[in-house]
Amino acid sequence: MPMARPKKPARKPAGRYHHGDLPRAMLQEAVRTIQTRGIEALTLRCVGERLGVSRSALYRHFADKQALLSAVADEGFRTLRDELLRAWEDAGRGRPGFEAMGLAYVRFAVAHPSHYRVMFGGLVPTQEEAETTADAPGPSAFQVLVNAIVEQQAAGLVRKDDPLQLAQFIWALVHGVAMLVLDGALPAAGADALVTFANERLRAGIAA
Amino acid sequence: MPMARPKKPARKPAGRYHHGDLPRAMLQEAVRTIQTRGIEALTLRCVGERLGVSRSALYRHFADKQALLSAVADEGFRTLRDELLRAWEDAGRGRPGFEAMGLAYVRFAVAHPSHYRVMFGGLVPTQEEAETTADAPGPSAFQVLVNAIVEQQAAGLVRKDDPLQLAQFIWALVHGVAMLVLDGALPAAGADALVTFANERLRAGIAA
DNA sequence: ACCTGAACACCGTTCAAGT
DNA sequence: ACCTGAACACCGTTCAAGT
Repeated sequence: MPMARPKKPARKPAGRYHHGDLPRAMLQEAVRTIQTRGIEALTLRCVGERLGVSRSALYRHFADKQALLSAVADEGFRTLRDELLRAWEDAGRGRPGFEAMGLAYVRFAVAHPSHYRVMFGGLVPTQEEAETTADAPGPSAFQVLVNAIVEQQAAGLVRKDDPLQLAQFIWALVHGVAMLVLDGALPAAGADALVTFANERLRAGIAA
Repeated sequence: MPMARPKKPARKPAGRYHHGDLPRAMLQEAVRTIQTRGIEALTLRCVGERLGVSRSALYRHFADKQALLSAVADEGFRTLRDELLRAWEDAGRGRPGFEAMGLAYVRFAVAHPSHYRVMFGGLVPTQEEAETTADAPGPSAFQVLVNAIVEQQAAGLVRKDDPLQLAQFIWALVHGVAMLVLDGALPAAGADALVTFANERLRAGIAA
């Protein structure tokens, strides 16, 4: 029996223990589960099983289920910010850009209903530290809106109220539309029509 | 041993078994728990314990936890409708009445945050039967808003768009404001200020 | 008709112990 | 440093059995 091929490499058992990046894998699996089977279906046990890892192992990377949900919410806010920004710029900023932003917002919520609910469902405690978190994913997405407003004010397109209050007002509007659609309060097919209507009335309300 | 006083009444053991109205008691206890300790704290076991009844007994009156939550949501919609209607009438209808309605809506949400979340958090499947449910608590609250809009249109206060679409637009706005406050996106103290601002801009957007 | 007691399958979380 | 196995306390739900 010459040269028995060793079953395990001498130094490390196949690159760490099980995964190259377990935290990242956990986050992806959580998002996937939420998207395909809803929030109720997300259990740590199931995540561990799918990843071929003991469930206790997960606690090495996230303090608890809350922390994992927080990460899911953050990921959602980053994606949302990116899509808002792209819609705004692709439509050439200004008034058409702003309308595209509103539509993109609602479409994000409709495309990822459960993910959106994790972001706003009260499951994750928002605003832990009120300071120094201006670059956190949530505030960052909000900032895109504020910037668009300020720019339109400078261009004489929007009345010169406090940009922050204007942004809160508008965020509330699109958020409300998104939630009504998610709750089935109006047929999902009517969502775009409502956004169009809302864009008209909103413009009439905030024009300079 | 003459005339031994019977320990139990001959006919019925102290008025039914344990409660005069267990379903009602369950609903009240559920609302109370949600209001004081949050949604997470609501468990059927705990409800049964507080009511001095076995937990299996609860299933005689509500099919499952979902059904109890549905009842909680309905109760919330009825209360909300009543408060909207009262605000509208107490403020003398018309424009001041409408503004009072908006304020009352947001204040209801702020006063009962967890209850409000049960109504809109996606925990209870809305719009089961799309028909014949116009008198269900949810649609009924919505109808108060629609009526107020139609009345203002007739009085020449609001532009004559489709009242339903106008109502959806406005509901989305107040709902969004409420959610932002509940999520702590803006300080609860600033809620009234935002509502005032929103009322102004909204009026500018929908005036006839 | 209404309720109890015990059981089942499932959670999140912890902790000693392994490599 | 990272992971496992077994355990703990807690759920919702069911069901035979009691009155």
